[in-house]
Amino acid sequence: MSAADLAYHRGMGRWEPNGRGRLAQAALDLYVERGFDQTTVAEIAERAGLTERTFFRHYADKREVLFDGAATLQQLMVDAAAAAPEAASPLEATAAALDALGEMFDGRRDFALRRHSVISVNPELQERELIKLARLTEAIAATLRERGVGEPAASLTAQAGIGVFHVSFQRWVAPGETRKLDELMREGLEELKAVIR
Amino acid sequence: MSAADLAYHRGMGRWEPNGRGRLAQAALDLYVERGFDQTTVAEIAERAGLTERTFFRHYADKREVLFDGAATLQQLMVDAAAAAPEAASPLEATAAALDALGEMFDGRRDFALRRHSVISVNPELQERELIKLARLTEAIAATLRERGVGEPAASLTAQAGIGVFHVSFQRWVAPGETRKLDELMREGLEELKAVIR
DNA sequence: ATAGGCGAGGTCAGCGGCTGACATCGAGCG
DNA sequence: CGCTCGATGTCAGCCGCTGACCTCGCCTAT
Repeated sequence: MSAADLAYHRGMGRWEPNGRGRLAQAALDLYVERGFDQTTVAEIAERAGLTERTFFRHYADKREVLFDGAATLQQLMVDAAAAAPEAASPLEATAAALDALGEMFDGRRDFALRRHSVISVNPELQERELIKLARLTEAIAATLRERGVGEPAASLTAQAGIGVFHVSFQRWVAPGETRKLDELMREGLEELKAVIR
Repeated sequence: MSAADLAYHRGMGRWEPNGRGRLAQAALDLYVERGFDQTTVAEIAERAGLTERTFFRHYADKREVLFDGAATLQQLMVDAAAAAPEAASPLEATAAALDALGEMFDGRRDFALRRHSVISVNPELQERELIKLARLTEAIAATLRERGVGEPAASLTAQAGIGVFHVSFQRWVAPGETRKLDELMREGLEELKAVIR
């Protein structure tokens, strides 16, 4: 057993707590160290002191371990959009969801950068990211519909909002960028308004 | 050998022409008949009168066979956007690309519906579709940049355009819908303008 | 206290997607 | 006629992922 492994399960027995968390940590570390393709699930499990089979009990596939937070994130945004004043326009309610998102990311910039460095060089992972974003878009559209917005207005507004997030996020993680995510998103939203006309 | 197989390689020797096309046809047919997950690559190859190894020489993976047209489509849209009058706004150039797309799809509605029926029930295939759409968005953004549009305006405009296409496409393939795709897209674009304000 | 439930984890076998290495076929060309 | 060359075939093997079944040890009810 390598020295690195010890940091993960020194003295851990079969029932050491938080196996799921250990798997997530081991996976991200290995993906960063050697790349996603060069990491096998057996290696992740070994570093976490578990077996390959157990990895698949916690995560549906090798990619999903990087997208665990998506559900929480979605709930955060949906709640924010739903909590917007009744008089708020669809776009304003969506902007409220973006604000909640920005707040969350700005506190976790290091993690976001690490994670992004893995995803940005792997098409399979980009695919997974895109479908999470699409499901998020659909959730926001559903929230807007509950607020009385019709179709296709609800879907188009949600897509515009997530589109602004996506473009802003790319700028936020670009080397040399110092502005905060919510500032970039606000700027992006204004730019979108200017260009759609 | 089944009767169905004969339709694909009746009398075909090793060098019968258009192996690639036969693989694509066999794949779509099988995906429609039994579903994507229930179809093995070996079965596709067998129906096309080839071997599994040959399938992977033509297509990078089992999903890619459904997305062969993406490059052509991208070229079509990029050309249309680049050919827009110099005086056209970014959004107008993007709308020209959408027009080209609409024309193409309206002539192939049966194929589009068949293909969509397979993709719509399979998350893996949706992931692939989304990344193709994202690459298409990036290509249009690049074209807009060549037309002198800055960032983030170029990316935001391209995303809005593809967003309109995506929403409109969903409506176009919905049961009971009778309008043409380009009509739906024009309507979507107006709706987007109304909601972004 | 102890039996048994039960949930987290382990073991084993196997399928199918995908790849590298190497052999073979057949068309066209000198 | 023999050669080259691109398309295909053959074979072996890794790894992602799954089903079926077993084991461990905590918790609770009696």
